[in-house]
Amino acid sequence: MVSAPLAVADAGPGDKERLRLWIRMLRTTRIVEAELRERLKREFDSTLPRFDVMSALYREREGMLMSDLSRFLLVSNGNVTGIIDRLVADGYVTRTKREGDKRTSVVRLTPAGMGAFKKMAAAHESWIAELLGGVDTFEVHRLSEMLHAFRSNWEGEH
Amino acid sequence: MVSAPLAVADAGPGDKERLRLWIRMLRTTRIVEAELRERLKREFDSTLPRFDVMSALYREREGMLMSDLSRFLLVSNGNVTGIIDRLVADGYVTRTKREGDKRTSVVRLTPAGMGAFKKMAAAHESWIAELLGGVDTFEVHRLSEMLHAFRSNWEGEH
DNA sequence: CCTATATATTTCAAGCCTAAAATATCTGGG
DNA sequence: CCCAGATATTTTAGGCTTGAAATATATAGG
Repeated sequence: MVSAPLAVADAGPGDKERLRLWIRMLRTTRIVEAELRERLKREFDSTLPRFDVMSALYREREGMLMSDLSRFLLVSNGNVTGIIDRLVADGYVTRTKREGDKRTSVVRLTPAGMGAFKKMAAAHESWIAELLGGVDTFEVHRLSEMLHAFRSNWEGEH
Repeated sequence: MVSAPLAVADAGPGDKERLRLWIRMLRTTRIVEAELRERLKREFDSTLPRFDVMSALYREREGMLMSDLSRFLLVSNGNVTGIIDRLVADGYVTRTKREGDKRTSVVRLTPAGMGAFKKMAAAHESWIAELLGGVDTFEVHRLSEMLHAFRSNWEGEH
């Protein structure tokens, strides 16, 4: 789902260029994402959202609240509920009610979840290395810093 | 849905950097996409997928086949069917059976669809100008060229 | 103590998305 | 002409996604 700048009214110089940049960024991430999704499905019978959740839980060994997860992953609460439901059903994750605050529950990776994640993470990293292999190492740094600056700037304002 | 490089086995130098770049790219596009989605919903009661489809049809005034659309937008056939169904129900798009090949139908924007799209496209371009306004004009060019090169390279191999 | 408001989570309806199966039609050899 | 394989599209099952409503619990002010 991505096209290119169109012949519509233009308000400022550089607007068209920014639009072009945005479209290219979107297209690039979609191409890479599609490839990752397909490989995760084929080789691990998993999905990108599951991978992202497991990745967050892997770094927070002590567990996270549902709201921590949705905030960190930039997705809605309701969304996380469904993904965790399925991970629990697969035995990769546990939900533990807390003494003290009965509204919340702590979500943690099980040993099986850890094992499954480690295998996927290794493959994932090598896939990215392969898929972005065409980008020069120097450029990788540069691009990375630019995106980091953009995001810091964004988050500073929101 | 995005995290950061993790402490897992590393195969080559630069792998971690490429992983970091990927994560940042994903996070950036998601932040911008979420903002666009929200604004399209709020101001035009529409969605990004609908916008993308209308955008493709706007540039192809004579219409497109369903398969053209799904190829161009990088989404599955079945997906396009549903989106077009809803656009037809809203009177923004028509499906015309073709003499000669009864399997295919040509999808076109109606005058109402054109009008609605032009309004959205103008707003969309200004939103992008605003959201990516923090990126220096020189950098915009540079980044855009890099992504273009990446994609050409990718498509050359696939 | 009680209640209004805030917080954490789940549920819900609707739309998006994919891969695979089902339909329908077309085309080229026999 | 016939039919096997190719092509175009829709349907289906299952998962992802959101925003809003529903539940449940917590907390602070009166």
